[in-house]
Amino acid sequence: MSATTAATSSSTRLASGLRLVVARLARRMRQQQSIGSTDDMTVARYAALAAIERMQPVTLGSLAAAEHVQPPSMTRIIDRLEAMGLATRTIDTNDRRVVRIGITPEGGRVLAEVRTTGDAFLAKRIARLNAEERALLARALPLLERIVADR
Amino acid sequence: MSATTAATSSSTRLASGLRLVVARLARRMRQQQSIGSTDDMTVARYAALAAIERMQPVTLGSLAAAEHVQPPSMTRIIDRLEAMGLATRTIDTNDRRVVRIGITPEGGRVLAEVRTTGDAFLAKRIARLNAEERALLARALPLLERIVADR
DNA sequence: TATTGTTATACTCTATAACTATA
DNA sequence: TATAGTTATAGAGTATAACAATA
Repeated sequence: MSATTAATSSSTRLASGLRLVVARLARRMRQQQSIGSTDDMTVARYAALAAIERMQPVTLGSLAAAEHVQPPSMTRIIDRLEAMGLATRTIDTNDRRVVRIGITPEGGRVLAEVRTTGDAFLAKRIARLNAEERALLARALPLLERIVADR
Repeated sequence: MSATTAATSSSTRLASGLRLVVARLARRMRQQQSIGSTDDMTVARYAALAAIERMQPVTLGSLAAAEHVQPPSMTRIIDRLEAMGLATRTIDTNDRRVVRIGITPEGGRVLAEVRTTGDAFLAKRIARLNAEERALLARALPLLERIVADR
């Protein structure tokens, strides 16, 4: 078996297992509903808010592209984050079609709180692993990030 | 810092990273829509079909419990799998309230095909990792399964 | 005309509540 | 009465299509 064939075979097996576990994890996370202490903070909104903090001041379009959702979907997410007082819309002075999205101090506070408080479900389950297993998971996380990354 | 505190701190950091990457992975997987060559084979249906193969002949109720969805949701999933010719409903002869779910030969074939063909998105991305990284991912997968497991 | 974002609308997935059939 | 599953209905999330405002 060539190296390429072996890589393909182990990749498909891994993909199969990963798909199942990710689907279940995502479903469980969604069922936890509001993450952190803030009500209405869903996974999608948390992910968008984290992206805003990282990319601000960012246009709605590039935020949608970064999060792989369509612009109308991001409009909805921002509507809610804005209503919650966590994000801001500002019309670009150079090009008045463009909306710049920013994070409010409250948004930053909520983000930090969610990060430290963590998701009860995930953090509790992870805490049950031993130190070695957590270290392994910490090393695997960047790999997952590369798998989901663009390009 | 006590061992417990260290475990908690690393767990919350890990949970935070894991949540973001799982949310993105799940969204990308959902966008791929039909996995494998079969149309309408969504992630939820694939997960249910895999569970049926593992547990058959299984009642609708225990299947719902195993997949952490409510019975009405599982009813819908089975409706579709049955219409696709991949799963069967059989009324239990001992207790006519109970429905036993089974997998058809076609269902088994589709499952095997999805497993070997794999999800184009995931398998292709995983194939880009080197052998060492794939080995690491393979070791991390059971940890994720334990995190999402019951109890 | 082309581009950015929003509004209108629809679909999928899942939930809760009410119901039917059976025990 | 209690239980297994289904039907009715609703809500969240996201998509496509059509539109408005601006370049």
